Amino acid sequence: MAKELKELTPRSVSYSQWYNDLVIKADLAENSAVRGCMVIKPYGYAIWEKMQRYLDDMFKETGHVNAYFPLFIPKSFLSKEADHVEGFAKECAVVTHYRLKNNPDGTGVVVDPEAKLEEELIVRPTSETIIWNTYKGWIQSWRDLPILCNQWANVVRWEMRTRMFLRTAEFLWQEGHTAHATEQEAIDEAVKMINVYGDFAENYMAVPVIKGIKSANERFAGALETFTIEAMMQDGKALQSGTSHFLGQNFAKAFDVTFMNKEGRPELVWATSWGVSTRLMGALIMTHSDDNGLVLPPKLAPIQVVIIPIHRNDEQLEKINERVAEITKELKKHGISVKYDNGDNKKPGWKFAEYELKGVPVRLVMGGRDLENNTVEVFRRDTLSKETVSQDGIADYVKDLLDKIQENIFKKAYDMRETTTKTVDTWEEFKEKIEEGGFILAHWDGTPETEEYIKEETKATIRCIPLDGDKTPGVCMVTGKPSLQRVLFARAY
RNA sequence: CGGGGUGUAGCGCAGUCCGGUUAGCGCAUCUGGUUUGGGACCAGAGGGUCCCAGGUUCGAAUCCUGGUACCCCGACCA
Repeated sequence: MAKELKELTPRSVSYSQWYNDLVIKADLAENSAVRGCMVIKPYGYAIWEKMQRYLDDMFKETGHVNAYFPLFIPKSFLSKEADHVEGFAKECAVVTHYRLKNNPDGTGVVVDPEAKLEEELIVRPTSETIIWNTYKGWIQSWRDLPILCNQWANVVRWEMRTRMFLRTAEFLWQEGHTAHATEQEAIDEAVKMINVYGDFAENYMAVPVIKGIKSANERFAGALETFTIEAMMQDGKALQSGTSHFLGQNFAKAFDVTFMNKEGRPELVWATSWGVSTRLMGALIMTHSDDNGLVLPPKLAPIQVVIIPIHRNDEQLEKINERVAEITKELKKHGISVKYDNGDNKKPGWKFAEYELKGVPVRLVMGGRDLENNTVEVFRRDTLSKETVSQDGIADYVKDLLDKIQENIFKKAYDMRETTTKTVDTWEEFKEKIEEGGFILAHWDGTPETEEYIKEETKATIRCIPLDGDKTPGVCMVTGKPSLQRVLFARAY
């Protein structure tokens, strides 16, 4: 009965309902008063902060630096690159005025028609244009290159329909924007960064991803090549989790950015951009969670270990407190983040359920029995199993267990993806298998028309042309024309 | 922009079809006590412009008209 409040909708009912429920009940985020926008709550933000920190370290290690560019982009900037503007025009928030005034009829404030901007400002949907306008002033000679900047920022894309973390009108992300002297260097950069993303997804988030190249239809507006990492969610839909674009000289042309090469001749600069967003939070949730709530990989869990006392009286609690303090100290020495919850306003059972819902990887329980026997009960979130172990060497034990959990949830997600990935050769089989969810590897003739046809018939899109794996040529399942390699299909978020 | 649904206590909901006591339930909150190895129990208390406006009526949460907000499904979407 008391369970009703926090009980999650079972995943069997509706995946999207379950997802929404989980995000709210695990205290990650909630919908805000502004349509399509989301409030990220402290617990959710703590996870994002950890992601940010690891990613930022990885960017620094690969030679990048952080900078910040304006939120507003003059409308004229956005229209300089034709494909780019076409890709974003339909979802831009536009600032037209700079002042309000009291409504003459006394009912609050109205936009002051006198304060109309000469040129409208676009709230950035992405920053290529403002950044390349800026880079123009930074680049004269080959000695100024490369520029390897990253920005942590918010962007706005006025989507008609939104879902927390997966698609919101405003979201947080990082966007790297680099400028290079040669085409090859820019391509190498784009590839390097998709590898950084892949590394982060798999080794920190424990989310297995497939790296590949986007088809022309799915390519970033203004890019020559888009690299992507694609993940598979538990409901059989794919999630694009990060992209890295080789932009060629498109933005250099649009913003007239040239440099003097070593031979003293002017040349257009080569560009890349790459980004991941709070959408990664969605990937994290939808990859690992179960009906008890969130399951967090130890590397990203704000609390890695929670300790809960079970006591009959204050005197016993005192003893437990003392013992736990020692254990906590030892765990912290091992770099493990610990929370000791000895509040007496909630019963142990309530706490168990609560920390499971929040995805805390390991729970230690100490009661009277453990005090006597020098033991502690260890519970792991990923398998929901518990065992009683000695307090001696507990920190080493827990550290090892956290590593095991990190590995195990990756393996679980990997196995799930592998068992739901199918290889098909005929169009009939494709239409049948796509209903089951998961990835499908099939041959495609490489034309946008065929891709469009497949999308219309099945709602499946080409997630990517995988970089690794089988490169055996074949024939397109729809048209029978030749195909260089199998490509990855799925229905996607 | 189309199709459907909802708006009642801090949260989640019942009541609306078929108008009629003092608008009810669970959770949360407060008080007191007993508890604590998987979401405790008992006793008591507080908390409401029933989304807004207008109409019908002796009487409206309930019926009618208009508005509004939110949610879901489509369309849209790196």
